[in-house]
Amino acid sequence: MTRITRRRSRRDEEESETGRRDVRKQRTRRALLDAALELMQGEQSFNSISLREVARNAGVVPTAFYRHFRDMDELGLTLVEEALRALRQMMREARSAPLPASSLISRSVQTYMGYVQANQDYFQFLAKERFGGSRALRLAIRQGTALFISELATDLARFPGANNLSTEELQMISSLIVNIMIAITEQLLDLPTDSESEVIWLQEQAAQQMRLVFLGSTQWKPKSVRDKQKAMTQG
Amino acid sequence: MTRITRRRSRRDEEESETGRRDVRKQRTRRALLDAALELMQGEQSFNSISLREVARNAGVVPTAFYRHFRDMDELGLTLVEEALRALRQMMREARSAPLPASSLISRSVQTYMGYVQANQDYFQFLAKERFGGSRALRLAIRQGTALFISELATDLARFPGANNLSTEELQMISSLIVNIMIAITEQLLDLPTDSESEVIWLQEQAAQQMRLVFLGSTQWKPKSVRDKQKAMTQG
DNA sequence: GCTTAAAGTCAACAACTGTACACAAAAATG
DNA sequence: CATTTTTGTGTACAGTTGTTGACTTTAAGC
Repeated sequence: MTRITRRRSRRDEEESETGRRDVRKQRTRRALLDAALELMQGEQSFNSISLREVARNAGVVPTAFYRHFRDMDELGLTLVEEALRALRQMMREARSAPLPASSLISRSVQTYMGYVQANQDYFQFLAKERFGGSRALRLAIRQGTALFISELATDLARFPGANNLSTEELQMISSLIVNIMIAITEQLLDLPTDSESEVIWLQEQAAQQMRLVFLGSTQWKPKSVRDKQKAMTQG
Repeated sequence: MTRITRRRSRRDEEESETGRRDVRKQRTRRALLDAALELMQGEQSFNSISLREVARNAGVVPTAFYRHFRDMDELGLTLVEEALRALRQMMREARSAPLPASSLISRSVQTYMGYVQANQDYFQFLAKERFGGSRALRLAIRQGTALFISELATDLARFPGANNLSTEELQMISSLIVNIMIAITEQLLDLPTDSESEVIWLQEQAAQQMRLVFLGSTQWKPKSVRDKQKAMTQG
């Protein structure tokens, strides 16, 4: 006698099957989104997971999916939106409670990495789809990071010592810093869990690289100046 | 009356269906690899393309696939190997014919980007699977880039002005430079074809960022020195 | 030249996919 | 209360997938 045990689904974890209509809807919508995120924690990439898989993992019949999203692409875009919104919020908080000037860099790196670990699933998704995904997803993510870079640039502009840097140069520098953060994020996500020492090593690595960048910025001479110097030494 | 026109396949492009056994085998093996690469030029990621798709695109019946690879994973690993081998070769050539010291950076960036454009398919594959792929693929790619970083570090060590930098610091710096290259590669691959001005902009951006890094390196004080300075100003 | 082993073909399978449609339950609305 | 709308279920269908086993063809080895 074979007893069929239904897979414990995301929706079952919540208490009730009923309730006001909109909250009910929101609940399974969330279940679908979370199911997709969870499926991507493994080896799968977004366009290799199926609508049916998501529905199954969310504890819902496949056709119910269509009550919430037109297709998987729409769900994907929603995930990007959510992930980027979370990132923006982190930045806003960081701005409102500025760190002490001493060891500013390593502290920032530390808090950022903590945030990444706390939101592993979202960042896993972003990292994978930043290049693997459809053109639409890539574009959305790229737009988000571009915004991120710009905001960082305006923050940097307020620093003492950034006076003689043009807007373009500030953008160049902050894109470099964001590069560092992305690289660190990706390495962090690929670490086996509970490898504390590696995390610390990553922190140091990132902090050093940023220090190096800031050191370079203080010495930076805009192109116009360099050209003048060249002309003088030649003449 | 419907006329079935067989899709013009990769193998059909070659002239003959016969020949010595091993060359014949090599030919369809290549066809399979190329077919996979071609399929990845679009929106697909590696684990979203099917064995049958690859076989079809290679002009071969699905079961013939198994004469060459155990499964798709094995084909994937082969592609990584090939891509990394190509990269290593480029580096070797670059080393054997060193560039003039003047405008060394921008020239290096230029040749590298040319190389990426010439081997679009491989780099597209690497970029996508660097995070999207299976653990095995990711590991292989990561190992390759690690090697790349190390080689770059030993090259940097030969530069004048790198005397007071430790091995770890050189590694840190070259990983930063590789970060820049990776970021540039990804942006380059996502550009619409024949957008020459954007390519030039990317070149400038990368060159500037590297210049900044080198500027920073010249000013870099190892941690031990910084600690001593701190102690002196405090005491 | 006959045999053997390799490279590729063909047909078939069970499993899975996205989606369409008719239906059930239950909350919202009157 | 009765009616309508919304949310989720069940069934069904046509396509695609990975893999099997038995076959043809053809180069290699004796």
